[in-house]
Parts: sequence; structure tokens; C-alpha cells
Amino acid sequence: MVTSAVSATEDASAAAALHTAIARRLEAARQRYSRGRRALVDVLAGSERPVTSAEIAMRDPVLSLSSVYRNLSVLEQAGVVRRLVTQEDNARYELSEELTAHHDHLICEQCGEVSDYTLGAQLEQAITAALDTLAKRSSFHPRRHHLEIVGLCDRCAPS
Amino acid sequence: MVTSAVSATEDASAAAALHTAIARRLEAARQRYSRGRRALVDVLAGSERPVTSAEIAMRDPVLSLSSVYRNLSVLEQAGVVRRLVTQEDNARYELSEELTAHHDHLICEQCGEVSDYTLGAQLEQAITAALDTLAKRSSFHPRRHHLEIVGLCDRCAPS
DNA sequence: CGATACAATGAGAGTTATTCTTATACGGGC
DNA sequence: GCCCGTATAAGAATAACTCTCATTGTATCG
Repeated sequence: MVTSAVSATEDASAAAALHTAIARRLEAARQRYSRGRRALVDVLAGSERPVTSAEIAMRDPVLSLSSVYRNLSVLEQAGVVRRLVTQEDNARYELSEELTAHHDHLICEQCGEVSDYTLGAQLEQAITAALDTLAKRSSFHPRRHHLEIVGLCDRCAPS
Repeated sequence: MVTSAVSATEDASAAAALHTAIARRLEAARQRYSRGRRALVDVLAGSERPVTSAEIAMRDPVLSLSSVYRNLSVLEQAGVVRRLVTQEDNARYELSEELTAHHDHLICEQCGEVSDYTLGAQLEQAITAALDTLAKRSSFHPRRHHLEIVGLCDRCAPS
């Protein structure tokens, strides 16, 4: 991941900023930012796609499975982590969009692979505008949206 | 539900058309359209929001839970039913959009309630167009999309 | 119609991701 | 260094879902 001294510094300061932001959120939720929770966040920040609880525990053997689950739940309630359910029989987790950036997901209907994808800003704004209208006209109060794009990934597509 | 003789007739013929369409799909999948499967489809067609396996079994006591699961799986593979995973700890099912109409879902982040919602046709077309572009430019092959709108329902919203 | 062959059903056992329990370890304030 | 509430870890418990298998339904062929 580290390709030069400059990017190493950038990575380090970005990581520090992330930890500071998370610390604030946990404080607001009256929760501690313990070692295990930092390690968990590091695993999430180091992944470029949503990961499962088992994957997290394997990436950092310090983390026991029960603590991973408990802390994912704490971090989710504090708005740090987003839990997303998939067609597979386990959930996947990623850092909240408020800590990273809004993005959607490409989901392979064959193998279940999930990857991040960013739709055009213009289209995202159109969707947001439409939801604002929904908020005015109905009894439902939208707060955020998420577009799932289902199809076939590179490997599963018939060449 | 039935408010006049006319709508009763319409309902009946719509139901017949639905059953015919499903029969074709099951035939293509080399599956029988048995009594239990018809009953299951009737429950789905009579619901205006995605339902859980337990709800299905309760609505029609003829259906045993193990058969509900088995048949939902068969119907899903035949393209008749769509399984959708929720934040709750159980899945919900609805008739495939090819048998009904494309729609999105409003999901209450508080109580988990799911209801159907139709976005404007214009916006849907814009999304479809964006996905066509994605198909051309990347190695992922989108087939369909689904927009999840998360927020607070009527009852959970602070008045 | 009756026989045959195989698919569908249902009751319950089995599986597995997730949560709960409980005893122990940590960590900040004095 | 001691106290006290919080975090941790190992494994037991839970619950949604799947599998097994004996039985029943059903389409087809004679």
C-alpha cells in the first residue's frame, strides 16, 4: 500500500484524522475507544470493500470473534460503522459514509462479491432531490439512500 | 378488498393471469406448480409489502414452515419470487418485479418496517441510463438495481 | 382406469451466524 | 497503588434457515 515516503505520511495523517473523528463519536455515545476497537477500525479502514465478521477476526488475530461482534454493534450505534446485509448468509461491515464518502455497491448475483462504486454526482443529487419531495408529500421521513446494483462480476460473466 | 362486482371480476382475472405467467416460468424451470406453491403465491399476491416466512405460514395454516422455505427457494430460482434481506434478522419475500412492477422500498431504521414505493419514471430512467454506461466502461455487468430508502416511518418519527 | 415413477410434503433434527453469560482484565481518577 | 465501572474472551444459548427421510400427491404411460 505504501509507495513512497510522501504517501506514507499522508496515510498516517489520514488515519490519525479518522481516529480522532471516531473518538469524538464514541465520546458522544459515552463509549470508550479501547485498543480492540481501534484495531477493529484499522481493519475496516484497510479494506476497500465491506468485510465479514470472520474476515475481521482473521485479519487481526488479536480480535476474538465475540468482541468483534460486540464492538461492531457498539460502533454501529455510534454511527461509525454501517452493517449491510447481503444475499450471502452473513453480514458485511464498512466504515460509515459520514467518515468516508457516499458510494453504492456492485453485487454479483453469482458469487456474491461486493465492491464499491460511485455513481455520478449529478444523478446522486437528482435522487436526493426526489427524496426531499417524498419527505414533503408523505408520512415517511427519508434520511439516506443506498443503491444496490446487481449483476455479474468480471469472473462470473460469460466471456 | 373487493368493493364491487366489477373489481371482483378484475381481481379474479388478474389472479388467473398471474398464475398462468408463473406456471410458464415454473415449467421452464422443470418444476411443478403444486397446490402448496399456488397457496404460497396467493399469500404473496395478497400482500402489499414484502413478508417473512413466518408471516406466510401464519396467513395460510395449510403451509408448513419447511415447505414455505423450500418453495420460496424454488420460486426464487424460477424467477417468480425475490428474496430481500433486511436489517431485521429474517428475510422478506415478494413477487418478482417482472410479474408485478418495478418499485423501491422505504425502510424504517427504527422499527424495520418495509413498504413499497415508486420513484418517478424519469429518475428511474436516468439510473438505468447510468448503469448502461457502467456496463460499457467497466468489467461489471449490471442487470438490475434496487434503491433502498432508509429513514423513519410515520409512527417512529418524532411528532 | 390402474400402475409406475418420481416430485412434493411435513415433522423434526441439524447447521450456523449471531448474541448472551459470566468470570476476568483493563484503565482512568484518586 | 487501589477502586470501580467498562471491556474482553470463551463458550453456551438462540433462532433463522436447511436437511433428512418417510409418506403422500401427481403426471404419464399402458
